[in-house]
Amino acid sequence: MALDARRMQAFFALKDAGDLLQMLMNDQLQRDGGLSYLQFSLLARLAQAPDGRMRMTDLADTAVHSRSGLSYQAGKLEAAGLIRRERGDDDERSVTAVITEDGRELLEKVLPGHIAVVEQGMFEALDDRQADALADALEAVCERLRDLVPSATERRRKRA
Amino acid sequence: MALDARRMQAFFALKDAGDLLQMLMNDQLQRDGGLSYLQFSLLARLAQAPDGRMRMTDLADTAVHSRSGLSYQAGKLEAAGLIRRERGDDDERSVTAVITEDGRELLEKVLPGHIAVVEQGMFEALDDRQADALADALEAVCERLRDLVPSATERRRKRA
DNA sequence: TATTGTTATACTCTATAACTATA
DNA sequence: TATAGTTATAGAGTATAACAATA
Repeated sequence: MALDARRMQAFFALKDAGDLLQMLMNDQLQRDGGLSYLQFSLLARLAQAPDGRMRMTDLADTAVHSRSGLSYQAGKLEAAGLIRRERGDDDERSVTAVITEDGRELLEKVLPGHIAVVEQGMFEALDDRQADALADALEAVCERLRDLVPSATERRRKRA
Repeated sequence: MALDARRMQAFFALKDAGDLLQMLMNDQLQRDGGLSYLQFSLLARLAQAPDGRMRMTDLADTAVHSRSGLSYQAGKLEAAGLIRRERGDDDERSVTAVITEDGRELLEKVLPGHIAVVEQGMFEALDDRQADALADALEAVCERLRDLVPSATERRRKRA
């Protein structure tokens, strides 16, 4: 097979794997906690941040495509009592999203099933050496892509 | 780092890489040919099938989540003259989607830019050995996931 | 009675731009 | 004047279920 064709196939495998995993996750997360995958990933990002807090803009830049999309999702998470929003101390314009105790509890509740899906769907097909290689390569790719893809903030600036 | 944490990170890298690549693709495909990524992938799947033809059900099972979703997209592609739909010969219920000459031309037109995005976003970050390992691992994962995730047809049967 | 494909309906999500408030 | 965040609007896409036609 030509090199290009093999690489294109790897790309399609990456896309398909991500999409198929998301379908499994959506089912599992909905069943175990009434969460969409996007909502789960927002909660997970907050939970691992220092003190469970992040500025809305920073959260939008790492997680979601537009700020309005984040406001929409944050509204749903806040209505469900899983996060709350606080005005920033230093900069009165900014808003900080904070995961609540309920949010952490729900995350704990859905996490085992989530990990099981990742294990079964992604890693049972690989031996340890392959799994390591996959993790290394994906992280390198991801880092490169983050430099390449303009953040929500940069996109907004460009429009203006 | 615990094994679980490292694996979860690999999973998030997979999801993020796929999402970031899709953002780049959507821009490029829209610019070069007015196509969404989903429409492009449907055309690409048809183009590589024998005679450029595939039954709607088979196409739905490999590409898209629900049959109605495929009908919707096929309607747009047909209106743009990129595919046409024919009644099946053997089974009068079935419909076969066929890529048109215009469809193949458009695919040729957007493909160089598409390959360039994959090269720059995905493979420039990797050496040849890493790229091979990534391709192998992703294909193993993908194959496993295809067994695990119920197809559109199976989902429909389950509901009934 | 089961299956193929389409469609009607309702819903979720997204993005753009307009807006408010602060820097 | 620029930035942070929200919101109003409008559009794209999705899924479910109901449907018609064929097996």
